[in-house]
Amino acid sequence: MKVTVDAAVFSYVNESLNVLLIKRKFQPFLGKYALAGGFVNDDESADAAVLRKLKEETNVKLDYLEQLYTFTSPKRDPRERVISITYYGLIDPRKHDLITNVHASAIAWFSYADVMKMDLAFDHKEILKYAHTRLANKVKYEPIGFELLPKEFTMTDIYKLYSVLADHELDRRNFSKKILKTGLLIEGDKKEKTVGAGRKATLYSFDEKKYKELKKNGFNFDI
Amino acid sequence: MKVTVDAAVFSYVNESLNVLLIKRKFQPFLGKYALAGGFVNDDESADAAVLRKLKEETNVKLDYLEQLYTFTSPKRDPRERVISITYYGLIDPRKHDLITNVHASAIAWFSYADVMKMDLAFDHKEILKYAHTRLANKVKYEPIGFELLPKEFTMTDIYKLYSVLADHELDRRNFSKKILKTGLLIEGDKKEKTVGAGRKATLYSFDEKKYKELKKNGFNFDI
DNA sequence: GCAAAAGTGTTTCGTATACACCCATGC
DNA sequence: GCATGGGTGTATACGAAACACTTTTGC
Repeated sequence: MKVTVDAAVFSYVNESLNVLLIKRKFQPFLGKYALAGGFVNDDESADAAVLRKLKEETNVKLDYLEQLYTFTSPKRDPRERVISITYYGLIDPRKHDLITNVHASAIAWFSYADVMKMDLAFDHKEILKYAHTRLANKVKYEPIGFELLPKEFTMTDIYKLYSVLADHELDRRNFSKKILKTGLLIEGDKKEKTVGAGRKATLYSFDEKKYKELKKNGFNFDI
Repeated sequence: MKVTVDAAVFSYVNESLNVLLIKRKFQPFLGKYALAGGFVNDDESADAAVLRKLKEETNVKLDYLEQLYTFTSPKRDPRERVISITYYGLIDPRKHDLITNVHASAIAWFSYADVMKMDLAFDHKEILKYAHTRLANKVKYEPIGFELLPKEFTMTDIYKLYSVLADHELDRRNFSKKILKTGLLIEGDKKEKTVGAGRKATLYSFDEKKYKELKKNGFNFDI
């Protein structure tokens, strides 16, 4: 039986949640966009296969990777029986050199909202929706949202990210209180250079070390 | 690549959470206990494969089945590369004819606590722990605990089940208030025949129909 | 000075928790 | 009548949610 991995890779830029898609160069679904992925080699785990394929296809190195679900419907690939172990990944594109090679034309970031109006290859739209649901739920109880942001971010950055993921506007004051109360945000003393008008925002970073310590003692992140 | 399914099947009888295990008749791990499972056929989904194998091996029909995680470490099977799509299932053994056939000697229910002290074949103990964690979390926000109980059950039954799954004693009064407030328990007017002394308990059943209705409108079960 | 964004406090309400006594039944 | 298990109410504390004005900055 053939075994593939497919990954829904998310990034977040300019208040937009984006998804990495690859235009297919072969049948079936030639010309359609699909998630990144490919066959699992005999001597590698599925996790390793995802990372390898992403490196090969897009030069992307993920900041977070999590297995989602394994899709096994016998007819999901029209050619032959292929099961897919699916993943979702998070990346801050500012941290990495993205696709600058020959593949470039075939690779693109689309906003998640736009992709929902497109037709994707195979059952990849279903996978993507599943990934989005998992991500939106998980940011509430694991601090993975920070992987989508630069190391230093403003309260407005993280607030807007959470609003986008929740798909409705949260209360700015309550959100700020709640996330500061975790004690996991390190306040930078510098302020951001503003672009237009407006007061300069405090820069925060996520205290990974403290989080790991607290988690050992049963602490639960909860926003 | 070979693809198997493995299922951690739970039941709950006499205040004990039990797991269905099968004694292996072949190498490797001959004589050790393992989860139910087997290879996926070319024309069936993984879900269908789990149900088929359980029927073949144990004559068990599950009341609930959910995919857990896919284990893909290249060395998890000492013979050759085998990935396992794992599941957990719930069953009320009172509703079904259990194993009465020739396989019987090889099949047994063990209490989960006891199994944790045993050695299982392959990585099945890891899978079982993973399943138990998922189950214990999920009963809090999906009404799947009822699948482990007979159609009609007492408040004490469900209270004790939740205490066992949470691995610590809950408050009886608060639990009762909370679960009744969902409005999803139908009160039967009959009372249970008591075994020893003590007041007769009210019998409840879970209102599946009402739950499905409410869920459509965004209701969330939450205990 | 005004538009734009950041920062902050209080009140209200509902839910979670803690806790103890009475009721029905079998023996 | 006593041991066993079932059933129930109240007070407190905490967290969630609702809500608006002041500060800093660029232009």
